[in-house]
Amino acid sequence: MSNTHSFTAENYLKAIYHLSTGNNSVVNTNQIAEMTSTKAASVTDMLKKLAEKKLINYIKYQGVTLTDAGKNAAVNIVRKHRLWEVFLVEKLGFKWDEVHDIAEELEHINSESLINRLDDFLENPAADPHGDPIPDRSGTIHQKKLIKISDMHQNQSGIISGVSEHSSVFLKLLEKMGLTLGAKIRISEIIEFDGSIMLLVNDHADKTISREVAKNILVML
Amino acid sequence: MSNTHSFTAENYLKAIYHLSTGNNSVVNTNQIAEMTSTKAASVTDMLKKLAEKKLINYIKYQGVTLTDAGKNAAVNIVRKHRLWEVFLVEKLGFKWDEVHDIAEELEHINSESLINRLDDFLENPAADPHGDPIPDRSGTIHQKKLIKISDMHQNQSGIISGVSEHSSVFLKLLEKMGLTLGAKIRISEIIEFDGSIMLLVNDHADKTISREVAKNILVML
DNA sequence: TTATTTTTTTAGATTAATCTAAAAAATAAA
DNA sequence: TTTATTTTTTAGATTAATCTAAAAAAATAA
Repeated sequence: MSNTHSFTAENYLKAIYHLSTGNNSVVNTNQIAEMTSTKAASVTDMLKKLAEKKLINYIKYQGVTLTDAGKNAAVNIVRKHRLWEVFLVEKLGFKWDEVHDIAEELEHINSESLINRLDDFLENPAADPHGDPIPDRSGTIHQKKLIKISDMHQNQSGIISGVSEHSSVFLKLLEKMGLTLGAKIRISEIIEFDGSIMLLVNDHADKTISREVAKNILVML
Repeated sequence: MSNTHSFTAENYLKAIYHLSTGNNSVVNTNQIAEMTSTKAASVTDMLKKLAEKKLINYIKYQGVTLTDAGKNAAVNIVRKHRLWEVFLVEKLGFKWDEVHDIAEELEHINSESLINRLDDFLENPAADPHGDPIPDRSGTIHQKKLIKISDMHQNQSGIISGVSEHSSVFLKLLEKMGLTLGAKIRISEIIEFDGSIMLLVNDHADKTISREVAKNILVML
């Protein structure tokens, strides 16, 4: 269980993990370079090292997948990241758009007892401030079924429970419109012209959001 | 104010800071090598870089002192270390002998708002779990006057308020003997033979400690 | 004050992570 | 199925932090 991976290797594993969602289980060099803000040549070098450590399955020119060990390591980093985000928002009073970069640093602190105690201190939260599920200490992720607002139909209602875009500009916009986690919404109209959506937020007056915004808000029905 | 110093440079600054206590304001290469667990040659290399960045005053063969900028950086790391230690003990329930290594990692997280919010969350503690003073956000250290038990005389009493040895074995020993921060002690006898000391702890039965132990416990009269 | 010892620095390598530019492989287009 | 394009890898450098061994300076002892 000893986490002897470097800060840097951890970032690559995390990138591979986030890129291998659902259908796309195999990840390419360029995607990783993009996500880690490095160049393809640097990625190739690191892939060799990660393969050496049996954290990824790597075949030249064919892309990579995580091994069980690699997936464990990645999930553990995600767990740490999300728990720290909860801490920053719930205990220190940061806004949900301010915590990503700090959690990005905190996620590399290596202490299993620290993170498990933090988990308990926060009362074992199920999700981070953006609604993303927090893996439990065994690495299991309990993901609730959420749908995009853009996939809802007229008169359907639900509770905002997540976002799929984490940029500060986007989160601040949602904040301003009252579209925060826990808000109850109901689709009042879908505009035919451009697909923008009118909705009631917490039974208050209609607000209109673009299709682009609607695609990035996740709702529990 | 931007903390763009590497993890490693920060550790050297911290080492120099801790070595330049009171009388010994000039610090030597070998002392730094010892404290950072590196070799003298590595220290020399780093000293050149720190001098380049105006964080230390360095003259070949003569040792180093911190510049104001270097001292600020060092004090800031100490502030972060001690605040995190308070967090670990007060909020997460760690013992005072368990927090050093974790704080050693946490102290390198760079976010001024994080540390100031943490400070407030902890209600601006004056000292860490070992009694060491926590620099305030301006960098000022309010150090209480403390004396070693080994410097006390018979019948004198005081409150244990700090330790000058932070090893786990030592702290566990104190824990076991009830010699923890806040305990009230009274010197009942100083044994002539070997200088060991008998004392009352919180008005309970006499305990005896060696001179060596007594030298490392600090008391407020 | 000269000789010896200790401390510090320099010289030259090593390792990890990165880069650019060029070569090789895979994919897409004609 | 050739040709062109894109993706990926290799080759060769660079930077930061470290090391060992040897040289230089400073401190200590004879």
